[in-house]
Amino acid sequence: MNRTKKKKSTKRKQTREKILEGAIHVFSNYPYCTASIRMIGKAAGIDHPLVNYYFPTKSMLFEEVIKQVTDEYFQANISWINGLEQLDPETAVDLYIDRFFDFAAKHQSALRIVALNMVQPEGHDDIPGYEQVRNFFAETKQTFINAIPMHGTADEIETFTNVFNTLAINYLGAGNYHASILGLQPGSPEYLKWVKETVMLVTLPQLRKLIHGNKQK
Amino acid sequence: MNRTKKKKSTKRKQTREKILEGAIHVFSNYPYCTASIRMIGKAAGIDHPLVNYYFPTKSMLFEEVIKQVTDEYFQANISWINGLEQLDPETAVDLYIDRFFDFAAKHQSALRIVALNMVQPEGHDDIPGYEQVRNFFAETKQTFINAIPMHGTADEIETFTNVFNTLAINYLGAGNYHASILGLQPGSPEYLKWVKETVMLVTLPQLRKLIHGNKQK
DNA sequence: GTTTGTTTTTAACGATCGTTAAAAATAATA
DNA sequence: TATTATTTTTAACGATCGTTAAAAACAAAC
Repeated sequence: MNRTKKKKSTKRKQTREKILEGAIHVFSNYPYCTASIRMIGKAAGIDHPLVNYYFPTKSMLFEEVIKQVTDEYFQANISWINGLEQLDPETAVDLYIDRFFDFAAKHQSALRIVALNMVQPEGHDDIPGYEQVRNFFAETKQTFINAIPMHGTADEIETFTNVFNTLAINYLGAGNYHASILGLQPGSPEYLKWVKETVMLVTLPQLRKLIHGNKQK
Repeated sequence: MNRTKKKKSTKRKQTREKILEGAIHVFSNYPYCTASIRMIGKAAGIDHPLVNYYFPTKSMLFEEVIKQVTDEYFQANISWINGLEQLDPETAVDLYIDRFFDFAAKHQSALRIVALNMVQPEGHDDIPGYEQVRNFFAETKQTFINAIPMHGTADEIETFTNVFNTLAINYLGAGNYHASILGLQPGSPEYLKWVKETVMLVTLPQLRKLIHGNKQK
């Protein structure tokens, strides 16, 4: 009896999961309005009205997609912090940032969805879930601050984390664009190496100041 | 006789110009696929099939829009370089960057169009004019290099100009997003001040090295 | 004033869109 | 096995899309 009940629940979950995966894929490649339910149905291997059976509106589907990819991100974020407090600050930073970029390189959906949807017209209704698009940025900054003890004014910390985050979203979320300009293959080890080195080279002086505070002044 | 001919030519130019202005406005607010001919017609104050009379396809209109906004940018760029060679390097840099940000703040169409359209799916046809979206980035970097004599390896120069450009496109092209996260008004003097200071603070150490070469080592 | 050329407006096409409703298929229950 | 519940598929709706064609309006030429 329990097995039978589980079977139905499993089938329902499987279909829902298939739709979500298809939707994540499509919403990671097209801005909200361009991504269509028919595209998502095709990506999920189902007929498109079935999307409406499981997610009554496109809005609700998009919001669920954003929630899922950003939750995944923040769960991973928590795990990167593990073990850092036993290390000296510079080693901790190196390790955290290595973990950050490794994960981001392999899970680009969140960054791509943000990069695809961040620019919205003034004076019009935001796309559904836009608050989450915005919060992703703010919360990613905050987790950096939680992970790395920094000594500086709030403005200094804001500047650093803002720039770091902006570069990461751009070089990884819009990786195809930047890689093609550089003549590299998007997602290739060479490109990812370039991203990490570039971001670190430019942000490192400021980051060093924040790690050590005014000790060096 | 010549005046009559001029009058017709003027009327045609005026309508064409009105359509282009409407198109620039709409393409600066929506990604290519979302921006519709009906929106553009409305923004230009005409009936939408008239857009097709002056620009046979949406593609051709978009390409003309991109060409116009980026040409405007590069013409302005040339003017910012004037007078720099008589100044010492640091003053020249300050002046150039002031001019850069002042212009960019007042003419955001190019940056917004780039930010709205840079992420494109792999393995599908690019949107029309995508080569120009890409070239804008490359050429903006190049004009920086032309304006400011820098001493470093090609990689170092690439890193700096790439990061500088990425931050500018983001903070100005996606200014609404970033301003709202910071709790500032987009386009306000406070926000523009924040942008300039943030970009300069983070890129300045690297820029100083490039201006002075290895003299300080 | 009439004819010709150009521009603008109106109407409509075929296509895709998100969504709904109903039929069909499948699964669960008695 | 029959009935009920759930899921999937099919068909279609009203809406918008880029575009085309034709009518109307305007302008220029004779």
